[in-house]
Amino acid sequence: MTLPIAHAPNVYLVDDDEAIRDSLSWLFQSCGITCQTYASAEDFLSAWNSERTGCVLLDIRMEGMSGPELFNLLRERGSTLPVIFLTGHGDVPMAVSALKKGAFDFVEKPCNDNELVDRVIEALKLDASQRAATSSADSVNARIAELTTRERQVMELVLAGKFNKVIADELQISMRTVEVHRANLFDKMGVKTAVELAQMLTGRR
Amino acid sequence: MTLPIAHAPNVYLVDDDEAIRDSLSWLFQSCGITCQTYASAEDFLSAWNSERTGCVLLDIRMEGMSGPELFNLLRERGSTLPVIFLTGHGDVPMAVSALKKGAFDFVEKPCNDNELVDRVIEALKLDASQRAATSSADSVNARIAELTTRERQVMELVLAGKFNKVIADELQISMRTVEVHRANLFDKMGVKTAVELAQMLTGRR
DNA sequence: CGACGTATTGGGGTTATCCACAATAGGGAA
DNA sequence: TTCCCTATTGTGGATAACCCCAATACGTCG
Repeated sequence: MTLPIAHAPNVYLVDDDEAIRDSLSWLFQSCGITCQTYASAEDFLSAWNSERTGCVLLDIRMEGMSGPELFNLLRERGSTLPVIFLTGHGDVPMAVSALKKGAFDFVEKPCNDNELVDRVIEALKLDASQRAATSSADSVNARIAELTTRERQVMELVLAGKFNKVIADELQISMRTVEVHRANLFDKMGVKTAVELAQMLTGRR
Repeated sequence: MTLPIAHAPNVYLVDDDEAIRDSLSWLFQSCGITCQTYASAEDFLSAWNSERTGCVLLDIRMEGMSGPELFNLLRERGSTLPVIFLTGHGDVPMAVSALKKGAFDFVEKPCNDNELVDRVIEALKLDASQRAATSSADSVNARIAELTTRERQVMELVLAGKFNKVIADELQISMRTVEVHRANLFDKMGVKTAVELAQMLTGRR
């Protein structure tokens, strides 16, 4: 078992069958994909934290916590890590339920090595793009968090397309004060115009 | 078979088994859901047009065109109609493939009536919300289409947060002309401020 | 040819925005 | 208590945006 590489894309293989762990682990390593293996859902959970990037290959039926249970737990904890289910004895409702809950794929063992690697690569790509999206969203949220209450209030009204005069009126403060808050929040948000602010915030919120 | 109701949400049931058509048709009608039945994919296709709202219940294995083939064809033709696959002899790869291609659900026959109705209701809701989203996007696109070339050019630069002076410079026209185009395009787009325009267009384009 | 739409520009005035300089006041941390 | 952050307001000027009135030029469609 390879040592985890921090912040590097990895495949986390969770399966209680040692033969599977060994053979798939070898498969991924031989493709240049770092792979960590876990013999149980509990083992994976104790090693997991939200910083881990990559994707999960998850057996359905295991001693202790099952694959779907682990999957649900990860989603409850806010993880968006792509999960590919692996199963030797899956049925249609199980597959449908997994995919509808957001699993990335559902593969029956034994499976074609090349296809599995392809699916893993797709999953790694998805994780990378999701993380890029979240991190840009996070930086925006961090900036919003730095605003004072007044600045946030002014921002809302600016985004509503209102004039400083109207904003001053609604907040019961002078126009000059609105101008100051406006300038400060533009500064903190890293924009120079209201249009940039709108583009930065439209969609979220 | 009930006559199609134009622009009303309907269930389109495509199955070559008359007994299924009759029983499910009765089920939906009794729940107040309009249902049209088709004995083949070809029958459905000849009746289908992109105006039809609702969802499709689609058998997998049929004489002639199969369910998945019809599904692919609909997607190719730009339909986003939610499709629920119905099958008596489905396997896991088939279910996985269907869902990953965007099927709404994949249900094995015989199925629980209440669950099926629930799934259909969810699908109808999805269709309605998708249509609402598309129609608002369409109206925006229609407005953009009404703009003259110059107006579109000016709009781009306004959305880039540039001053009229800079826009005039880049387009090699006078500031006054930019102001005119700007006012006209705001008018055509139905907005009063650049912020509203940005919110209307951010995300698309 | 004349009407219409589009693109262009100018004058001149009002309103809004942006900013620099300057100041008062209350709450919390050192 | 002093320092810092936040909120507040004022004066005054530079810049940008918004609008009314008015006009020229080009191409298309009856």
